[in-house]
Parts: sequence; C-alpha cells; structure tokens
Amino acid sequence: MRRRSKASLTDVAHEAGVSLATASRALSQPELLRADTLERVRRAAAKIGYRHDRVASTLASGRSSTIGVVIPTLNSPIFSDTLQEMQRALAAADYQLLVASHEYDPAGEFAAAEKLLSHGVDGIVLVGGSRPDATWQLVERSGTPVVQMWCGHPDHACVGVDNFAAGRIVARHLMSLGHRRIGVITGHLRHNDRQRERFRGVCEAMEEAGHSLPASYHTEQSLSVPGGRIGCSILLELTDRPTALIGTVDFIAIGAIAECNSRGISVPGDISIAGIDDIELSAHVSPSLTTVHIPSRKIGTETVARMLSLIKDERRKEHVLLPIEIVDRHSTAAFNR
Amino acid sequence: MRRRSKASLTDVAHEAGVSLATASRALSQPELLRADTLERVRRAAAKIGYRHDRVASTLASGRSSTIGVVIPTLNSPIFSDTLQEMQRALAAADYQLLVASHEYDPAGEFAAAEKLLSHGVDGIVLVGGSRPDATWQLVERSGTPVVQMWCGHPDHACVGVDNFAAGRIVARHLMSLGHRRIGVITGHLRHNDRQRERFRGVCEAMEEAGHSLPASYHTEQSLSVPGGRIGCSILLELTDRPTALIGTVDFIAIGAIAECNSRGISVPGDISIAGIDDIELSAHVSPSLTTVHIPSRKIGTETVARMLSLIKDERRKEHVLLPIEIVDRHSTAAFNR
DNA sequence: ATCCCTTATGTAAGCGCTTACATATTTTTC
DNA sequence: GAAAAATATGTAAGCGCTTACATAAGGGAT
Repeated sequence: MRRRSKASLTDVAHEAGVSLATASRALSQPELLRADTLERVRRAAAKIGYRHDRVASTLASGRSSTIGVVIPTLNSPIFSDTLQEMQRALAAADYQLLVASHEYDPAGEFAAAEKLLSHGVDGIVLVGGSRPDATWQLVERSGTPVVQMWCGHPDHACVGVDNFAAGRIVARHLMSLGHRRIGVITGHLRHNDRQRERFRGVCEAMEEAGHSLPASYHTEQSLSVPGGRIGCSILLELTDRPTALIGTVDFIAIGAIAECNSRGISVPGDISIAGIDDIELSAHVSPSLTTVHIPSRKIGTETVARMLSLIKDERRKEHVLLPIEIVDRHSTAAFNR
Repeated sequence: MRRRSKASLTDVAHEAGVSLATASRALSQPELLRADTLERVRRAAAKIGYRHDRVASTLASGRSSTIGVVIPTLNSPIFSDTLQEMQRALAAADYQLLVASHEYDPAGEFAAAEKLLSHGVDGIVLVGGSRPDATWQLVERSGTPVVQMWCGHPDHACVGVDNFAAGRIVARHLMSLGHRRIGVITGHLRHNDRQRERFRGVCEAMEEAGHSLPASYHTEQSLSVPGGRIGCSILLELTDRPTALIGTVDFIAIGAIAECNSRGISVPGDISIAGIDDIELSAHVSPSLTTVHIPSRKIGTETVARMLSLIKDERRKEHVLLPIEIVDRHSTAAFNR
C-alpha cells in the first residue's frame, strides 16, 4: 500500500465541514448543491491542493471517461490524422484517449483490445471489420460499445467510407482517360479488409468495362513509399508495360512516382499514376497526385460522435458512409495511341 | 452502481476453493503458489471467464501500468514514429499508452497532463523542456516520474538530441558548399524550444563564420508542407535572393522544394534546400532532401527505457543525447559565383 | 401553525482488487 | 523426531471515490 501523500476527497470534505458525499457532488453534480456550500467545498479543495482521482472514481462509478482505440499503426498519416481529430473531440467531451497498435497482426489486435478493456474503457474503436471470432467475442462479452472505422462488420456500428467504391472510382477515372493496361499496387491483402475492398473495386470496375486485370499486373507491397517504389519497379518490367498505375494508398502511389522520376520515366507523359487517400502531401509532390479523397479527419470526429451517443444510450448500430470523390491533379493524363 | 455482470476474482477464488488473496497472487505473483494450486486457480478463472480488472488493481496497488504521453500533435511523422515505437516498447513491458495532444498550446498541455495524472499514470512523458511553472509544479507534486523527449529542462530526465547542434550542422554544411546568403524557414518559435534551438544553432554557425543572418532572411511558418511553400515564396521575393534555404523541419523543406519545382526554379541548380529530421519521405522526394538525421524512433524506445528504469527505482535524472548526422542527398549543391 | 412537497445534505455500503500480517503447512537441520 | 526455518495460504483492512437511501431543512398552501 502506498503512503497516502495526496489530499483525498475526505480531506476536502473535512476541511469544508461537509460530508464526503457532498464533496463528491461538488465535483460531479454541482447543480445539486447550494451555491454557498459549493463555494465552500471548492475553496477547501483549492486550499489543500486536492486532485481528483479518476481511478477511484472509475471503480466506484463504472465509468472511466476513457475510450480505447486499436489501430494497425500509429505512424501512418491516415491514421494519425484520424487520431488527432479523435483526441481533439474526446478531450472536448472530457474523455481520454487510450491507444494501442498492433501492426496488422490479429493476435496483437486481440491482446490490445483485451488490455484496453481491462483498463475499463467506456468504448472501444476498431479499424475495419474482419477479425477472428475470439476478438469479437471478447468485446461483445465485455458489453463495451464498439465503433468500427473505415469499414466494418454489419453487426456493429461503423463510420467509414465505401472502399470498394474508392477502388472503382479510381479505376474508372483512368479508363475514362483511355487507359486499358492498368497496373495495381496494393498493400498486403491478408489482414486488411480496406485494401481488399479497394482492390476488389478496381477489379470489378475493369471487368465491367470489359478489361481484365491479369494477375501479373497486381503486386502486394508494404504500405509505404519504398513499397510503392518496389511495386512500381516490378510492374515496369512487364512485357506489356501498363500505361497507368494505381496505388491503393497514396504513399504507394507517391513511391511509384518517385521511382518513375528517378528512372527518367515521365509522369504522366509516359505513365499515369493515381492513388487513394488524398493525404496532405499528395497535393505537393510533383507531379501532384490524382487520388480519391478519403475524409480521414472527419472519420475521426464522426467516430467519436457515434461513440459518445452509443455510450449515452443509443442502441442503433448505425453504419455511416462518408462521401468520397476523385481529386484530379497532374499525375494522370489521357492515353491515346 | 453498475450491475456486476462480470466474474470477479472472488468468484474465481470460490470456484477454485481458495481465498481471494491466493487467487490474486495467482495472477500477479504465480511463483508464490504451489504448482497445483496455481493450476486450480487458472482452471477456475478460465472456466468462469474471468477478466482481470486493472482499474481495481490500480486503485489497490497504486500502480496502473499506464504511461501518459503529452505531445504537441499526433499527426506529424516525427511524433508518430516516436509514438509507434513507444507503443511497441510499452506493450512489451505490459504497459498501456495514454496519449494526449495539445497542438502547441501551453494551457492545453497543462490540462492534458492533469488529466493523465488523474488517471493515475505511472509515468508521464513530455516533449521539450519549456513550459509554465504551473505545469512543472503539477507533475512534481504528483510525484510521478517524468521523462522529456527531444530536448528538456535540466531538472528532469530527458532523451533527445542536440537541436542546437542540428541547426549548426545544416548551416555549416551549406556554408561549406559556398553558400553565404541562406534563408531560414522555421516553425513558430514561441512555444517550441526545439525550433528555437535549431534556429539558434543556424544563427550561431553563421555568425561564427562571419556571415550574419538578416531578420528578413528568416520567416516563421506552420510546421507543414504548405508552411514551407509559403515561407519559400516569401524568401524568393527578397532582392538579394538566398542561394540556399534551410527548413528547420523536413516538411517545411519539402514544401520549399515543391514551391521551387512548381515555379520552375531548379533545386539544387538555382537554389539549395536542406532540412532537419530525415523523415522517411525525404529520401523519396525529388530532388531527395539533404537533411540532418534525427533518430525519432530511437527517441521513442530510449524514452520508454529511461521511464521504466525511473519507475523501477532509479533516481538519476539522466540526460541522454542521441547522435545526429547530416544526410547529404540531392537537394543541395555547391554555390560558385 | 400544520401538513406536504421540494431541495440539500448526510450515512454507509460497496466497486474489485492488493497486501501486511497472521496462521498453517512443509521442509530442513541436528 | 522435535525444533527451527522456509514456504504456502488465509484474514481482513483498505485504495478514494460514487450513490442508494435516509434524514434534515426550507417553502408554500391551507
């Protein structure tokens, strides 16, 4: 047991000459107290340097004022934009953000969720909807409200975008420019339903238009600039070299541009390149990147909004799909030959 | 009071036919139990689906297994790289990361720290060393171990780099290439001692070499690509246009490159540009960016290491300075005229 | 002034766990 | 084989707060 160095609410109550209960109410439900009593308690608290202990408060009330977020990785501009907005929105509602990341490992995600739940989070946010049953059971049994981000399982609330549509939009855009041989660089599809959906969207758009996507025109790489460079190199080796490249995240597309630039291949003169995400940087690379805008910040704020209302009372497991749109910049051009 | 839906340790103890204390020890100090007792408790826990409640555990023990991190912003590649590593290192030590950001607002930092402390974090990590007395007092009175990152106040432990040296190194590098008129784009200096130090390093290096830095050759911008573009535009307007530009963070330098590119000003032909940070992207922009490598990931792991040993027992308020070095790439060239 | 209804404050029972201390059990020692 | 030492388990007192319920105090209406 640690020495009780800090002032406790009991001390405040004593100092103010009120009961512990009244002191507690001064903090959580000040409207219940008479103005002068409230003032007296506040004075006493200030005088002895009282600091609220949310741990005890959590244990007693069952509410922690914390929200747990489990994300694949913290150092991706997409997720960190979203996180930043979540942090802001949560702080405004006097909630604290607990973060755990798992680097695309399902077991890591389970462990992260379990830890967060054991810390008594009032709600838990997950990315995507595909995960082992064990993980779903864990959160369901805990009775903690869940909101999924980006895309999700229909049984639970979700705030995201139509990733399938995003893939379709970018493929159609390229096809409308006359491209027929389109190479696709995606992230690893295995544990990533966002990537799977985007890729599926690209494929379907091409099939609808009567063009197929040969397996050799698709490569899976890490979700990074170097990943894009490698993917680009591979696709440039093809005998029937693609006239356009899709990176299913902007980082990959930017890597592809970098690779072409350093090989002296003109973008979009020799090859068009498009991405999905619209991270801030995409407007500033040269040539600037044509991409599909995903409102990552808004996903953050909306997720928090849904979460707070879920916590409040609402039972609706609503699925919110935020609008997306193509942002036509300078990395794509018409293909005519 | 919430309905007690979950199985508690008492239930486990009952199921296993041992006392509550024994059940508790099975979790935290299994080596104290006889193998068969331990096994019995574990079986019982698994059978009734027991989940450890860290909130109660924290209250009873005074240890929360959480570390709070207060950072300016989550969506900067620098901080998010650091955070990602911290998360990884903390998870390995069975600690949970609590994050709060304040967007360079001292009052926000105070509030964030207070919230984190009220959640009973076992340690708190801050960025930089300059902040109002009130904030320092808050953490000191709490008795919670503190580690500063990037740079810090001498009274407390710190894991960082010599930002002053970073500024000097990049300025000297440019001067060694023959540049005399060097423009500097920094972030806002007011609440950011990292930026102040870097800028001071640049100034001092130039003075040492007998070249002064006129006030008009320095502009403060937001720490972003657009900030760099704006800063670059301003400095390009000068009558005696600089032959080289320093962005005190890579994002700014990259913005400056983008601006030059879009104006048809050749980098490094017409103007050299260098940054500080060495974010992943810097190697991939064109031309690739000459910059000072700051080991942001290592700052994360080392910070966690220091923190864990501070928590363990160590009283030393050690200052760790990680090595930095210039990374010479293609955005800088000799100036001869 | 009496009764009833608000409104303000007090009393005390936990929340689920850890741990100092006491007690029981086993192992070692001579 | 008994005493001493070491090990294993139990007992119970909190950790600092919230909140259901009880009580007291203030305010009309009659």
